[in-house]
Amino acid sequence: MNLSKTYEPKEIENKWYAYWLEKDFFSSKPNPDKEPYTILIPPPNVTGVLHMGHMLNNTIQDILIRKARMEGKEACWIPGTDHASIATEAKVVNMLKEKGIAKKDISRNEFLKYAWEWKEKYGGIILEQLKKLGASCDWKRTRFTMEKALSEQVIQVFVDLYQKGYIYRGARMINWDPQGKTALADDEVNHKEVNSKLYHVRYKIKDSDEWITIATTRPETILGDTAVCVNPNDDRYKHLHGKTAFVPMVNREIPIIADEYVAMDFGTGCLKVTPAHDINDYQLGLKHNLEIIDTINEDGTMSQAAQFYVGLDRFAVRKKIAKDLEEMGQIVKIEDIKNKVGFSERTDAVIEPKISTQWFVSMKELCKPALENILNDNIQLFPPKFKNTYRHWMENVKDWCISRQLWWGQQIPAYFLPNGEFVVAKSLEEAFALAKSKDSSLKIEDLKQEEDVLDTWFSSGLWAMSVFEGINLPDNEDINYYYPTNVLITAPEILFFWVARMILFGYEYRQEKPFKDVYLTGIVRDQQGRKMSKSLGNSPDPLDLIEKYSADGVRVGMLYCSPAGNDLLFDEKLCVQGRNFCNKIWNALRLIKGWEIIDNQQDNANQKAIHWFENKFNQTLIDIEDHYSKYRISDALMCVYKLIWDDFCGLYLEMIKPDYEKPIDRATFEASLNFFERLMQVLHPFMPFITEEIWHLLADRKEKDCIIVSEYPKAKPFDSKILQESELIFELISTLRNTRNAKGISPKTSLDLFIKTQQKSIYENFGAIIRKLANVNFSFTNESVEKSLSFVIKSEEFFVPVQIDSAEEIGKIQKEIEYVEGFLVSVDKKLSNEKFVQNAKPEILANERQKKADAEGKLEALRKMLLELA
RNA sequence: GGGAGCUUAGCUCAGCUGGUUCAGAGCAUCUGCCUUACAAGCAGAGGGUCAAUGGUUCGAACCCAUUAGUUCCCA
Repeated sequence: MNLSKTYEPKEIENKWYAYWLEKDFFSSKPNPDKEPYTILIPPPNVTGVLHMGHMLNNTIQDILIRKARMEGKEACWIPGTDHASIATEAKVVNMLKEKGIAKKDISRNEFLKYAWEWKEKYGGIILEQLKKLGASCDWKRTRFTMEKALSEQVIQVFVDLYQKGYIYRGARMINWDPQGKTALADDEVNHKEVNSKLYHVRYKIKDSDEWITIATTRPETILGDTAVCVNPNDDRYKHLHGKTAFVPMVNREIPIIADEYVAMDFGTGCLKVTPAHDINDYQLGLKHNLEIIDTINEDGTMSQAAQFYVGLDRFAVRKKIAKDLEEMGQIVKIEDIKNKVGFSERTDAVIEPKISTQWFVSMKELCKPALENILNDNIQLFPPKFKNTYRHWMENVKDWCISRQLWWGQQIPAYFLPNGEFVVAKSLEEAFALAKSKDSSLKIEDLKQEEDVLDTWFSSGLWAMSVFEGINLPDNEDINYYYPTNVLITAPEILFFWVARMILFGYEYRQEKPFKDVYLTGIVRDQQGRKMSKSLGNSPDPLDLIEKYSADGVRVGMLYCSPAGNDLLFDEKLCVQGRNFCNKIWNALRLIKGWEIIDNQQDNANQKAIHWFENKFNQTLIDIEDHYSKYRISDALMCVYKLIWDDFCGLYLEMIKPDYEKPIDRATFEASLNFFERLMQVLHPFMPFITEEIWHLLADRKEKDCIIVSEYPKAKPFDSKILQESELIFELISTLRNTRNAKGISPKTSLDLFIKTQQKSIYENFGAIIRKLANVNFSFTNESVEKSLSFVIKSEEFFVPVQIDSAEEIGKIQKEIEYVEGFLVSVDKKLSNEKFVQNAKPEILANERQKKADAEGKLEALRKMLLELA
């Protein structure tokens, strides 16, 4: 076989992905004989393209699902996409604009036709890109949140929640996005600090020469003022309680009210109250029964009610009114301040608080099980630090505004009667039946369906059930088998948007959690710690990375730096490391495949090497398993990495490697192939492609004998004695190599080594390995060897007869003696401390005594050595 | 303004119930090697007041308190 000198991933990756698909290895169906292992993909937006966050997230999902599959579980990874109301609608509106079509000129149905076309064209991009990464999703189960079956379930849930009294319609102060022209839920608003101006404006008091000065950052809302408010404890304004003042320009007479809400030390201590355009003012308005004057239109321009500046944009008016008030002599001063302003998560427009009639879900009751089952660890968060945040949010939850003034999404199934009443039902026909019981003279055409659609999170909140049609067909085979799923892997940013809502819906509709574990990944950041985003342009294109470093290399590169829940600073160098790892593995294969095999007796050295590696392998496998069980995925990878690179390539292969152009015995060769196979299996979840390729190069395989469906190695008990002994040997080898380095002796020059020891058998057992890895000939001695370089490991003494600078050696040994003496003092201190001896656990005490004995042995050896040198 | 988290080597992070020779890993750096699998490699080395202060304890990177810096969430 002719293997290239470096690993060439491109064709190999394409080949194996196609092969896996062809053999249908990714697909799953309920199998009562197997334990299910299910992961739901967090459905990416149909508007998106693959970014680094997806890469990380989906790599982790693929690792877990591949491992479960190899462990003989019925592994099922459900892919799909999310319809993303606001973002998609914005894209479609823009696309139409480019075609010269305005949304307002076409019907809802026409618009939806364009939207579906757009979705068909671009909606699957991310899923296609995931295939390049190696994602082993069950593609036949691909779902979309707006497809028929899922939408039906959304509607069913809406009707049900309405009937149970959880959904209501009401006028509330909501977050209005004047650009998207829709209401937003509280958590879709980002608060950012911005530079603003604080305008001090004076209002004339009625029947007095006095003025009262208010401070505001939003002078354009003055036209909607319906009160001025002061703190009742503020002596400056006590005499004004109960009086009235005039709003500038519109000259409306408004009351001066007192409320402790007002901060005396902010601005002038005097607040203008605009109940229609500020959430706090709205609350004040309710309390003090104030008039509400809505002066701003849906698009952010001034309304007729404002009387001035009608039709002008709110920000233009802010500048203009400031100037006009100035000219009228009503501006006292203007300060620069910083304040927090809400921005739309989707469009980044400044949010306009607005009174509006919307649909809400009453959250208090629904949230109870969702909170409780996180607090009692029935559902576990990884890392658990997010429990606090989760709790805080759930305990202070507010009702959820679920209506959106958009067309792309599930239209709310509420139907209005001509008299303004409404009925809620799954279909027009059912609604009509309900409506007729209210008014028998109604005709079906009289009913008019609510225009608004539901918040996208309402449908994605059902994802864990709706993908299995668990709501409309609650007893079907899939939902009974796959639900609850095993683990959800997602970003902490959407813990509430999505995770909490899936949990609450899960308990409401199946009385059961949607998943057992939630693994929260970090946010991928660039080297400066900035979040990677399209607008900053600081994100590498994942597909370019794959092209450059291979999918395996990029997967590994991402994981090297991503402990659970911590943000990761991504660096392309990590992918280089991943690529280098591929190459290392590839070259190990080249080495083994290059050997000529001979049916000879296996020598001792090789037996020992095999025995050692077998034990090392099993020990590491247990560590790896432990890491997996705690979702320490990057730690698990690091273990595999070191097992392959350091232990297998660095030590094992060096131990058994025959001399140049010499053959290897068959038993050793076959043991090595077997190790290689098992290593590839353990590595497969992380690096699926190269491991599959090597699996097939190591042996002739039947059609379906692929690593992806092979049986994951099980850890066997290991012999810790041989591992301990080997540590001593490796330390010896390392010290000898170090000595060469320090003395500038070539590795090719063979050295003599004398060992003074009580346990000769260890060295005899590992003899051939020592000779090979350190290029020494060793023999035992009872006496110190003069004119030698000498050193101590544990209490064992070693002598290498080479030219030495005895002063230097004496210095070194003295330094070591000092260190061991210091150490001994600290151990003795503990052991002579009665309280320690009384309180410490027995094993710790025994340990300390062992430490003391070891140190004394070593010290004795070192002192003797010093004497002989002097 | 309220809450939560974080601070360990140049960088990114482990360090689990306070107790091994406990101060670790990977990367980066430095030194020496183009040794017949691999220079995308091999053999080595250096590098830290565990944010600061105080406390609890026989014993603290770990527990408690305070402070500083920093990040996130909520208003």
